[in-house]
Amino acid sequence: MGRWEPDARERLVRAALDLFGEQGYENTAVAQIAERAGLTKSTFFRHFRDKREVLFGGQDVLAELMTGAISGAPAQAGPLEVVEAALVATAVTFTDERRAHGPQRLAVIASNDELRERAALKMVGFAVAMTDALKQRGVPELEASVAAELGVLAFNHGYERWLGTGGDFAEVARRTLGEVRAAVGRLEGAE
Amino acid sequence: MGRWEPDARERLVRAALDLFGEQGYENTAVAQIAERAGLTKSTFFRHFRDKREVLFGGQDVLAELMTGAISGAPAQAGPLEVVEAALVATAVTFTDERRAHGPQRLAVIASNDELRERAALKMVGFAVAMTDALKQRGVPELEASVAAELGVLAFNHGYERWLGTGGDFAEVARRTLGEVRAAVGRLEGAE
DNA sequence: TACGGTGATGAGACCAAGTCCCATCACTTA
DNA sequence: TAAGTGATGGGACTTGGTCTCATCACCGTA
Repeated sequence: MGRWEPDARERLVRAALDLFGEQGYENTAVAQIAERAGLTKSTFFRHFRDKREVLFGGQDVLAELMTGAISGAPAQAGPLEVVEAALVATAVTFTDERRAHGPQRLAVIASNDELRERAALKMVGFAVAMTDALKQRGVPELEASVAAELGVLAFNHGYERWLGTGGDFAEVARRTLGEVRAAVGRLEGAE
Repeated sequence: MGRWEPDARERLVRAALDLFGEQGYENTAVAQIAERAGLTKSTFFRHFRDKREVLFGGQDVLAELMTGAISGAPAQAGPLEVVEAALVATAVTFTDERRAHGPQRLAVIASNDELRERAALKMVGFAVAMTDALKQRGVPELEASVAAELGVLAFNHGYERWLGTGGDFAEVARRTLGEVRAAVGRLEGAE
């Protein structure tokens, strides 16, 4: 077995997630992950840039969905409406299967510095992508940064909420962004 | 030479910065940095957790200054006023010497993924620290997150501006945060 | 049926990051 | 002068990650 079995990438992800759960991230060698998936270290690094990335596959797709939605939004829409559209656009990737191993994935990430680091970089990537797409629409630099940052905040809170409650991510994201905006209003109104 | 010369840590930082500038981060081995500083690899790792950290020394101090300022702020101050105090409190670390090699440091970080990753983690660290300190004051979760995130944004923009213009960082930070708040107002007012 | 092409994999050498352990040295204090 | 302390040197070792080349399954075509 092994060679030419289909879905090598998925097998690697599952093996990694299992092993990280059983022994912890640091105590699991890439060779071991590959072995459990019926593959070798070489093949692992053909599918993932590094050991961390096995937990973050497909996040580039998210950034593309976001920027696509921002570029395609109606011209008269305000920055935060556009950001909302960006979050909603990512909903197609939030499948039941993804929700199933979401908590395990989050737990592993939280347990390790390298992984929190990678997660932070991904979020910065989202923020930069949205900022650029907003600037492309003519939104001034600072407004674009702020709107994008608020969007990432809502995305993160929304993701955690979605893991707990399930349902349609688009709905959850919309509601969460609304609450963030309300918080912003309370902040500026208070002084 | 080497052994028992003072300021081993500072020598390592300077050697690293120079070598990264000359040959790039990836092409510079830790052993080489240590050698130029008149030390060995072992000693390098005694002073820095890893190769990246040589560029981020002292950022823990910043987080402590921020949380200290937030805890010590007057009880009636609003969240964003408190955040302003946090940024102002970090000004003591922004010396001329730090400004001197700031651009070189930023250029190196921008050139490499690992380093951008570490920088992102540091910023998340600031945000978490400020969020927690705000919650400690009774600020609700979401308001705290938003205020902290805006503070980090202002900190970053302010830092870049300070590298360009010089002067007192406290002043720059105050002004930058003011502009961020104005941008927030324009965002929410527009729709 | 045979053949060559293609793409994914295996295998192993290799380098550098990071850990560990122990010896060594300079300096301090009794 | 001797013991103690803290920073350093040195080297073995594991693992992440790169690179190169051989190998195998499948596909199309003659």
